[in-house]
Amino acid sequence: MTGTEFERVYRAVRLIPQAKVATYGQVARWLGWQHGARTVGWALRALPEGSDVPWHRVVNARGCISLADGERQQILLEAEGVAFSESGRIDLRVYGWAGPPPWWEADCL
DNA sequence: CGTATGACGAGCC
DNA sequence: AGGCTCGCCATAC
Repeated sequence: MTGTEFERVYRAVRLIPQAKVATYGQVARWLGWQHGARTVGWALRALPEGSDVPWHRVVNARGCISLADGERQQILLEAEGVAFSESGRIDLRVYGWAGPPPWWEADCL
C-alpha cells in the first residue's frame, strides 16, 4: 500500500455517517483537490474487499451509482436506510452529507 | 521519467 | 435538452 494519498481518501470516506452519502467531487475537495474526483474513484477501486471503509456511501454528483455493478452498493445503502428513486437515484438534498468540519484532520496541538 | 488509465465533473457543441 | 470532449489528480506500467 503506497497510498499516503489513498489513506487520506479512506480516512475521509470513513467519516461519512450511516445513511448518508457524499460525491466523489466532495471527497476530493475535502482532501484539497478541487478537480480530483477521478482520483477518489481510483482510490476506492483499489480498496480490498474486507475493508472497513464505507465505500458504498460515495456516489457521483448526480446521486447515481457509477460502478458498473452497483447492485451490491445499492443493497448496502438501502440496508442503511438510504432510499433510491425508481431510476436508481439518491436524493442528495436528503441523504447528502455536508462533509466533515474543517478541523477533522487537524491534530490535538 | 513519460504515457496511459480511471467507481468524476463541468463546459461546450 | 442531451451527448461529447476536455480537464484534473494520483497511480500503474
